[in-house]
Amino acid sequence: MKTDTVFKRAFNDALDLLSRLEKGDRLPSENVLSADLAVSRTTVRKVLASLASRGIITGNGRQRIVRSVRKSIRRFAEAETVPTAVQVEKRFMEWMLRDNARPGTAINELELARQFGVATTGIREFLNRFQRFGLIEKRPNAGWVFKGFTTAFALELFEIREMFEMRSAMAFVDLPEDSMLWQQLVALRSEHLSLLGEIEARFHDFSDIDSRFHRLINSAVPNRFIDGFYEIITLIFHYHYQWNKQDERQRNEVAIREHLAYTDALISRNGSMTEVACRAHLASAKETLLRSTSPRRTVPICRLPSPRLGASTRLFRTSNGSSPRSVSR
Amino acid sequence: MKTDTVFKRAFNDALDLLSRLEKGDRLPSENVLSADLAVSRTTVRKVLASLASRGIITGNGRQRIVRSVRKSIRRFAEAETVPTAVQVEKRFMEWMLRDNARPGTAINELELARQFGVATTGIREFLNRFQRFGLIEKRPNAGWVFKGFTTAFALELFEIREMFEMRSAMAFVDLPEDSMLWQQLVALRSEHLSLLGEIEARFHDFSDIDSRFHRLINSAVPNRFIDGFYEIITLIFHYHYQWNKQDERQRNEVAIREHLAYTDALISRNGSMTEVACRAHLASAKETLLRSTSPRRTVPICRLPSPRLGASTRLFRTSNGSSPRSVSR
DNA sequence: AATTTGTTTTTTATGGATTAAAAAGTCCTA
DNA sequence: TAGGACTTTTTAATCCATAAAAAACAAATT
Repeated sequence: MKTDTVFKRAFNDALDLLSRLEKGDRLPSENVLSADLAVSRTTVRKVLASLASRGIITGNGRQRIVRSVRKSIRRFAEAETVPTAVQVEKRFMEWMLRDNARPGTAINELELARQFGVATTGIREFLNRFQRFGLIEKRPNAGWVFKGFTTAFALELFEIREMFEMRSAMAFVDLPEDSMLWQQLVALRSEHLSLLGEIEARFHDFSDIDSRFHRLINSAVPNRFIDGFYEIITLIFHYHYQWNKQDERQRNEVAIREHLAYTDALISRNGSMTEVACRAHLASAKETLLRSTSPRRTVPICRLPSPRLGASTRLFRTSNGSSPRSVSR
Repeated sequence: MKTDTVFKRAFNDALDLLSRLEKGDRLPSENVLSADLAVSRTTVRKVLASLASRGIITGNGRQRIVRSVRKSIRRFAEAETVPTAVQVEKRFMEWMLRDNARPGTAINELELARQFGVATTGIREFLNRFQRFGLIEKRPNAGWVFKGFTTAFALELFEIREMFEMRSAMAFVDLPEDSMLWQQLVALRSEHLSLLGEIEARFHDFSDIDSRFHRLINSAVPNRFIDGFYEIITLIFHYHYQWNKQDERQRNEVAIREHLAYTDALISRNGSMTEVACRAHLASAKETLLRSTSPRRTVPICRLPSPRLGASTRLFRTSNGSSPRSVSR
């Protein structure tokens, strides 16, 4: 059955919203609430009904008013507001990065489903989406294999990243003077500075600013495939930062300074300086990632020879792209 | 319930295999058959049982022999040997490319399922995998939208393609003399020549040789992300070639000649010549694709404001990457 | 001992049902 | 009479069941 995480999150958000009103205030209309909570009116009504039944609001129709504000209201637990799909992502990334799963490990849908407490459908859906990240591989009729968070993975990732980032940085430098992006870059620059000022306390805020910074650069000339690739980067780094605590403060501080140098080069419209700063930053990011990848070689799993593919089955191609065994026809 | 397309294809293949034996010959062992047919022994046994029940083979255990070879045996229809997932791909590509679906069209899972005669699960699985091709977009809790096979799509596709192909071509030129790839290139070159010789009759064989050619170039320095991108190219071109019959023979002939020039430049180890030939080929491929894209603007669908995303929900990000509305917390 | 066949256990593919959320349609009141 | 509230319809998220396929295990044969 569909979970009601949307409702629960909306309910919690509604409590936050109410806490800014006074007792006796009229509630905003359902449409306004729908926009504010970013859910459909149907869900708003469910939230309102729920609030009413708990005595937090009274009246109905246009006459809904806040009855109690300060009453200690039980919110839904954070965990209940997370959709299954997001939970699966999180648990899987944990399994992979934190538990350091071995390259070559077979991924069992049913087992993961039990382990994560969700139906197999949820696992399948995740794996299908996650496939493009290049870390797992499907063998038709025979499950999935974890290819490993390996050195090779990191190197391949950074080869592309460098191509994309360099292309975008060069385009950024050539942006017209009146482009909005320059302002955004300046704004982001000060965010970097303030983060640097409180680096001791806030160093784990870097992951987010990092992602926004690189996305900004890439938005100089939007390209859906580059955006897609950045989703991979962002995901990997998000979780990687989260579990690789070694030297975290220091690493992040270095990265912030690199961002600043890179930013300044961009702002000075200096192509070659930008190139240098960009490469320097990417090189150190690569270093960091490489330090936590596993060079271990995969334990090959004995399976069927690569099955033959129909002419139109590109989506199901096995990664090696080997042509099917000749079986006549 | 799982379909038995694997069995049916294996059965048909087994018939081909048997046709090469004489009446009275002993059958190969189950293990050998399993390898030849590229299915598990379980399926081999099912095929053998089926062959036996039709009187095509007799005996059992190690004593299985061919009983009749020439008897006109009913094969399973080609359609029955295609797994659901592949059918869905095909039907969807048809809908999109051949029927010229409008940008902005909402994609309804249930409707597609009915239309394609499959369960919704199959549609969902396809859409999730297909998402990375940049042609559809998911709106959580509110279905999918077709973004359109537009000019913008083709331009973005080719921007990346050019970067990747150029990188690979340059690496190819620098390949050591004793690399196997040189031989493969030469072999592929003669395939091109023979195709050119019979161009009138075989011009639709180009799609396949095209894909193999570019994959070969890219294999100079393998990179899983480039491979993944080439799956997109291959899929798009596969279906595009299939339905865009305009000038097909001529277009393909031109492309073959471009491939040959490109190949010769590579073989001569001449970097700058390679670059010219490569760019020329890509430019004309781009031209071709652009001619069949739709410049029409999308009909926007009114939906909820972009829903708020949890911190860890990169996989579910909406394409614009816009930050969630501020709703406090 | 290495293969081959026979048997049992796991696991995937796929249809189908159920329920929450969203969307659409209808009615009402300021 | 238009914006808001109430109701109905549609659609997506999720679980579950089952046949097919794969894998693992066991026994038998060369």
